Amino acid sequence: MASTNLSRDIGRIEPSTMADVVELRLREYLKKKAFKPGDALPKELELAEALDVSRNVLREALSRLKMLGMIESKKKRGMVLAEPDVLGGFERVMDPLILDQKTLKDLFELRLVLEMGLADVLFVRATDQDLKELEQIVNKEVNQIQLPFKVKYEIAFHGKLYQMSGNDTLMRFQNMLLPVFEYVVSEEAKLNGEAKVGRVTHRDLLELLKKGGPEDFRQGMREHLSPHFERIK
Amino acid sequence: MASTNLSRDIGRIEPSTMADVVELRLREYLKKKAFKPGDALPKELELAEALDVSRNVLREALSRLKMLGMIESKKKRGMVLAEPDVLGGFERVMDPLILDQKTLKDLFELRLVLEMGLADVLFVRATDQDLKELEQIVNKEVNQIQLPFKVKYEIAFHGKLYQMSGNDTLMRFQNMLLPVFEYVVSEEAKLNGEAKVGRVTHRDLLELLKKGGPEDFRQGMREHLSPHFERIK
DNA sequence: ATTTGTCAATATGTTCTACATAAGGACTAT
DNA sequence: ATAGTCCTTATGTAGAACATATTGACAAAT
Repeated sequence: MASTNLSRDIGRIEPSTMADVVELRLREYLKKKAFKPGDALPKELELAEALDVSRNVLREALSRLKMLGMIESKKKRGMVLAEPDVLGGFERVMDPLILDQKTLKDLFELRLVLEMGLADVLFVRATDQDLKELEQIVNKEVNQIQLPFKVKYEIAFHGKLYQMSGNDTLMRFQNMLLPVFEYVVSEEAKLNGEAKVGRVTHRDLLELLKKGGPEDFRQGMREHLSPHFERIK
Repeated sequence: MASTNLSRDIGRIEPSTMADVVELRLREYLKKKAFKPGDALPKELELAEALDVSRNVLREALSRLKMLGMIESKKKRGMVLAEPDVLGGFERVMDPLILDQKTLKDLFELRLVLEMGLADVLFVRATDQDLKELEQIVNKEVNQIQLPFKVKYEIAFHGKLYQMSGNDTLMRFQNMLLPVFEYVVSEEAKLNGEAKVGRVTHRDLLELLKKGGPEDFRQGMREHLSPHFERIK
């Protein structure tokens, strides 16, 4: 019947609590005043009074900003603006079981995109030591037939690549994406059978990294990931 | 003097508030009980009692989860687990002025990685309509000499690429990265003078997208971004 | 003179009570 | 069946009170 789509047509009213408003206003305030990390904030009571809300509501909003690492507070010293952790909010929410299918699919793809884009940074940053360590991973990997071990070295190899990028944010990011990636792969496996393995192995990628150029590596990676790319079509 | 490093050597004690603990425990609780979106949570008073904290502290923790979109609450109905917005936490924190230099640099690189990795997804998803729209952007772009307009079309072109990926999460993500990207570029420009333009233009990229393959497009994009890649060395 | 102890002041952390408000349920009247 | 009324209830908000850690000033001890 038509009523099913009514709420979509007319648009729901979602009441925003005072904590929501205060959180927003605080962030605007911090931006407008161009606060920098280390700067002191007004006292709770002053803020509460200025916003005309109870200290309780204010603290709920402050608690949110504290979670994101935007502000820190100490007993008598008051509150100061801090350098937030960009990925902190991400981390807390990255649970395959509570994210919707579309988002999971998007994140799966996102990781593929990252892998494919990694080449140029790698060739800029990789040290001889890095390559040695990567080789050790590849050497240990051979002869592993049981699935759990294969997965373990799969993670180790690709994780090492991200570490070699020298980009901590990127490395953490991909680490957070891992559970999603594994989840999607395992779910797909239930439907379409075991994932095939790409023709290009980890050892091949290592060789490309040592002797080839970014172009070759990208092409190798594309081939290595081809079973996954098959899925997104 | 030695005392400067003392706090690093011995490690600071950072007191965690009850709200921190409760937030963590709530998230563990939700995972352990395998709550799915839509499931109802216990009442505030029950949770507070079970955790042996005041309703106030509990609400501070709940307020955090509400901010992330993990839970929703209505007046009498109680609270239910919701599907969080993966990028919500990210969005709130993405301010070039409060992030530290290393993180800004990491995020700058991250966007380069995304651009380079985009090719294969694009070739899977791009429709004729998309290509037409991209062409319109390129056509409008010519003859723009003033900087603000050039920047505008730069954003429009690359933004359209992300939109063509059909990956909403990816598109939103790159949109959030934009301020950081612009900030880093403008800061660098102050030091090292105006950024040079890559030899491959947007029109070239469009042609590659229409008539070439992923390989060609990646190579073109690499060339297009080469001024930026120069910076990260 | 530098360190250590004491004490008052203060801003955040925590609790408790009370009330406001919206939503659900049951029941009735039209 | 629909709409109106009333009660119940879980969240939303407010305010007061106390706990606790930290600061700063000053005195005491080495």
